[in-house]
Amino acid sequence: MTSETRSRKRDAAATRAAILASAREVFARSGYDGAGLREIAAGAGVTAMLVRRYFGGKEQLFAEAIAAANSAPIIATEGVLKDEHPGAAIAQALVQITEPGAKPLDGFLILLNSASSVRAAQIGRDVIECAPQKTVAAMLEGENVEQRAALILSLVAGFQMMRQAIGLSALADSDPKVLENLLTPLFERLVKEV
Amino acid sequence: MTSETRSRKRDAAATRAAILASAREVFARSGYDGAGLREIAAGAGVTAMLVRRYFGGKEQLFAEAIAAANSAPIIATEGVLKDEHPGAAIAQALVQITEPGAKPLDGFLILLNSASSVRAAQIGRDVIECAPQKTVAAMLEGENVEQRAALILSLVAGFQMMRQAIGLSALADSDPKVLENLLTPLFERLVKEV
DNA sequence: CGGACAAGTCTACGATCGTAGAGTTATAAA
DNA sequence: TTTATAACTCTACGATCGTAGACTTGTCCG
Repeated sequence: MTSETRSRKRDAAATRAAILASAREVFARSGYDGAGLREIAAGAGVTAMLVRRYFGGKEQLFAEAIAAANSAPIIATEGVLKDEHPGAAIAQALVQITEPGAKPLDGFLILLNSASSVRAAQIGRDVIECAPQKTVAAMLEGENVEQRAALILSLVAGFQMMRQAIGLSALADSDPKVLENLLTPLFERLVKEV
Repeated sequence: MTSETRSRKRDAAATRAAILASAREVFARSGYDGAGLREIAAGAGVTAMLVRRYFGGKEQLFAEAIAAANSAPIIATEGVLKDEHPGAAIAQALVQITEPGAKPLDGFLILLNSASSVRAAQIGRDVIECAPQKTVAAMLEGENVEQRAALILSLVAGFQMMRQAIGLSALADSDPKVLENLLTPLFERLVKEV
């Protein structure tokens, strides 16, 4: 349903990519257990059996989908931490990314909605531990960089969850500037630290 | 499986309570979609059909379970905000409650694991909006109390998610004191504000 | 002691899930 | 144009889901 589900000549690579894109969408919307292979396949304009043929099974498809979704990280960390005022930069980026109308990031939604599946949660842990946390931690200085990186991610994830997934009105309907001003000193503190 | 699934005489009230307790457990572990009526019933030592008989259906059972689980709030807010150093008190309570060995709070887990279900998420929003946020907001002073209350909950929820649900090692394996010291100024800022 | 009514179970339905292998069709080289 | 092969679909299995009404059994009052 993403772009061109219609009229795709028998092109294995393109079909595979279309299935993966559809999987990202459906996994993000319904989580690992809630997503059906038939629904994913329909989104790519094929049948469920082709999915199995290309990816081997649901687990492998999920692993590839979550890896792909995570290539666009939970929060765009490039540069934002090197900013002159990193706290403000993170706050602004976070508020902007999660604005009520915007589409939530697949990577986060897949993790959130798949939390109930033991297998999916395990994959999720590996993904978070490897990619975003290491990235953030590498850019910090001082003591307890790993803990501070994890807390930055906690705040980012918690804010996303409350604002987008739950739709908490105090966050969804508020002036972005107010939220930015409240978040900035928190991130500032975590980035710079004593 | 909680306590006494064996040898309970034909007592409607006790059976109903046992089913509700089992439902809390299973919903917390597997989420709305992942939980099966048969599994819930087995945990209470009855059959699935009795669940339907007492609660009418899965949705009603879920609504009652989430309401019951939320009577023990996501974070114990009583008193903690009136502490002399509320930021430190919240941080300490949060770190203590989420210590790796401890059992996560049902209320939070049910919400987290049921996020993929549209219907369940709607119930979750109402629960969060009504109970914890209003409680926290009522105890704050100054400007933007609702936004600040929502951000406190965001940080609490994000920390719980990363530490317990995901099991992020930087949070799960770290010295509690370090985490407390990092969290304290964040909560302090949100509680007191400018 | 014995019936009445609540408490609880049995069997089964239709739907949907992931998976499976055999079958069909379009494409590209000869 | 013929043909080989990759691309793709069809039909179906076994399991599990929520739901449903008929059935059985334990408990308490008279």
